[in-house]
Amino acid sequence: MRELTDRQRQIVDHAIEMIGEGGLTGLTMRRLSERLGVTEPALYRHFENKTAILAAMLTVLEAETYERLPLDQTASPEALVAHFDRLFALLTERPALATVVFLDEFAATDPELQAMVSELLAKNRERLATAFATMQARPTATGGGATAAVPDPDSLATLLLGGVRLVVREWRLDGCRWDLAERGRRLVFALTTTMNGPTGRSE
Amino acid sequence: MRELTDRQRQIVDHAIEMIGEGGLTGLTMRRLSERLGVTEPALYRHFENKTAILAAMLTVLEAETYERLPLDQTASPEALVAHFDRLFALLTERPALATVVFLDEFAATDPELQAMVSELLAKNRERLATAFATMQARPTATGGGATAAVPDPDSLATLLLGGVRLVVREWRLDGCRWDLAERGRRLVFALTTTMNGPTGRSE
Amino acid sequence: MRELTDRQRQIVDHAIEMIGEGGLTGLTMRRLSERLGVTEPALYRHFENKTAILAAMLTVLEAETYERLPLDQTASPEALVAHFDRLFALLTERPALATVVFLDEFAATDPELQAMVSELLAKNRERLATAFATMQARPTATGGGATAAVPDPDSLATLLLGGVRLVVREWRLDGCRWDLAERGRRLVFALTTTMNGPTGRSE
Amino acid sequence: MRELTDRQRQIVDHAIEMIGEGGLTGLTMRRLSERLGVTEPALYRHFENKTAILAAMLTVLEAETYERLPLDQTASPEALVAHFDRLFALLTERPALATVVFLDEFAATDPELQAMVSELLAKNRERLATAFATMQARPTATGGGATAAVPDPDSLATLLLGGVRLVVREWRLDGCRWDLAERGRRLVFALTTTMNGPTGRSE
DNA sequence: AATGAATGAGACTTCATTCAT
DNA sequence: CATGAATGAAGTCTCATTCAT
Repeated sequence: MRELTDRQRQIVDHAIEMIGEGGLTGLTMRRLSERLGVTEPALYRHFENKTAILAAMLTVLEAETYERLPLDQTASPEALVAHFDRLFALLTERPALATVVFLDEFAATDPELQAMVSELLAKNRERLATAFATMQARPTATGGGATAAVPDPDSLATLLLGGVRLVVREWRLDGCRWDLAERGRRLVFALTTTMNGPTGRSE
Repeated sequence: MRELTDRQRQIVDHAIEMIGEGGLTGLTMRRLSERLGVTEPALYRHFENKTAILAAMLTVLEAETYERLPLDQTASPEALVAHFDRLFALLTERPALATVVFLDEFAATDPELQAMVSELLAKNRERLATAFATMQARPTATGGGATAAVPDPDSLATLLLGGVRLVVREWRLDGCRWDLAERGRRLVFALTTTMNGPTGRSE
Repeated sequence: MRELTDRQRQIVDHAIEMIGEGGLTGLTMRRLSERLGVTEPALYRHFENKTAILAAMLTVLEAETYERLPLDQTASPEALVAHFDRLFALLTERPALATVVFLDEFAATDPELQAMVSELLAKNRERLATAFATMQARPTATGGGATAAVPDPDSLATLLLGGVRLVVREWRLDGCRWDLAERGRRLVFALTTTMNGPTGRSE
Repeated sequence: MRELTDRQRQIVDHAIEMIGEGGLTGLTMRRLSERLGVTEPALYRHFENKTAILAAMLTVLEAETYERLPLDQTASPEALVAHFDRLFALLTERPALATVVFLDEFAATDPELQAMVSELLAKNRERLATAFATMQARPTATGGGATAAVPDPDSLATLLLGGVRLVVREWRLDGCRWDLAERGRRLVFALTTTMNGPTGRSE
């Protein structure tokens, strides 16, 4: 099931939207079919399972969302900020996509998806960790020789990813009423700032 | 429903355990009653609702867990580390309590709980934020006068809390097979280190 | 689930009746509940599964039907005839019980029942085989010394049991319109007659 | 629908195989079409109904199986044994054909097939009965004049057919793990032996 | 304080079949 | 000759909840 048919794509899109609105619980085959204007059995022409739909959804979300948010070579604090700026803008524009931030909620429900989700989560964290490692390897402008207590990139990635997740979650809990982009930017800023040292920057 | 009766407390305890094992989906009135060795209607003698049980659970979790994890007076990096050390030890010993870290997942299911959960989440973050603010206010040894680009305490709290959540989540997804305490400590360390570390280095 | 409650017994009785009328396909939880004047979920208070109902049914059918049809010590041709006379009478009176003769049809549908059914079938055949063995061991009145080509009791049991099954089946296929007792008696007679030898008897 | 087209024949063949594997329940239009590498509607080009497929199947099975198993001229015990030897060999080689032995199980599901099945079953029994009658009519070597208690051929046929069915059924329930030919031969032997055996002995 | 029995709503899924193309 | 898309009916089962006792 590498390539989705048009109809499959349609189904997945609606599924994303519905989960965005009512959580995983809000996505039932009945409601999904109603939203598509067909009966339930029709869905089973296109996907074997509800699980298959969710799996396709994960794939799509990863491809669409995270591949539209490249995070590569540069690996500068500014690149990080820009990266998450794009993410926050995307979520603000299409809040249902916030689902992607909480992929892991699926795990509890469907063990078949657990592996997929774990892998996705790990992949994202590793991408970030790699970026941090690159940034640490490169000599900073203020570059002191003492590299003593350098924080491990993995932890930094976890902090940032976790922080972003939490902010997005609170934003959704509050009904998306406040400015995610602004709050998010402050968050990313906080981490990158501390990394380079507040005093190091302030001079 | 300020004070819980013994039976109510029993019910809530089992509910916590069950959610710890199978997520919110794993908690059904049927299974809960079976676990208690009674029939379902018996539960309705003690709680009006399933929602009421969850609400009581939130209260208990907050009181019990966070009162056992004080975070106040000192507000030093060491105090922070100690605080989270205690948390990780507690979770390792009784993994079901990890639920407390994901309280917010309830929100999607039951809108009645949404307010409670939002409040709890905010409260936790504020406690942390206050600690960070205190730490920043206190003149450091190296004490630079330039406080220009100091990261806001709220963001720091979000980063830390979010990072902790993410670590715990991965730990659970991996079946609690690795050493949460060690990994968690590195995480907390990463944040507190960066906060002070570069300052020391930049001279 | 050794002892059935009254309600369970009621359910099983109706289930037997329904299978008698429409075959295993004719037994659905919906129709069963309707016949009992309740809704479907009510059934699940009393049995965990549809399979559990069928399993209980097998137990009941074996207990009720075959223990009401003892086949023991005597083991004479006359006892055999009498035994099956009772069986045919029972089936004529309550045709739904004919189900018991075709227990094995369950096997294809539900693998969980396969063991039960195989065991039951084997048990019945062995009871018959034992009876035949006893009859062969006992010296016949005409008693020739030559025991050369004596047929094995197991095969005799299989022939009789199989023959009875087939007769009952045809009877049901024909809408129970002809006299099962008469036709059945001729069948049993045919086997017991041949066993002692047509000429041996005719003298 | 006297003559089947190639495609129809293909469909029927696969249907036989599928019923052989999973019983009548195992034969669905969906799975049948998948097996043939086409979609479901394609089947409806060739057969009006699922029932039509089953009907065609019955015809084919009768023609194919029973014309490969002639039972006529001689009508001696030896001919009987040979006949069933061929049957058991055929079933061992192609177990799916065992279906033919249980054609009657279809009746419950589809009333339209009931007549066909009844007829087939009766036909088989009559062929056997005729053989038995012929055998009885022919003067035996020992030829006693007393034909008084001679078992009726119809019952003998029912016993043999029923016994064979039962043996085959148990063989399938046991996963075709034991030697059907050997066990079957003993069965047929048991009936023919008793028929003539005691006669020889009684002198 | 608890039980036995039941319910309405709704979950996912399968089946034989049809229709336009 | 075949497909893609869909359907109505029905299947088993689960859930939170209620009511009389």
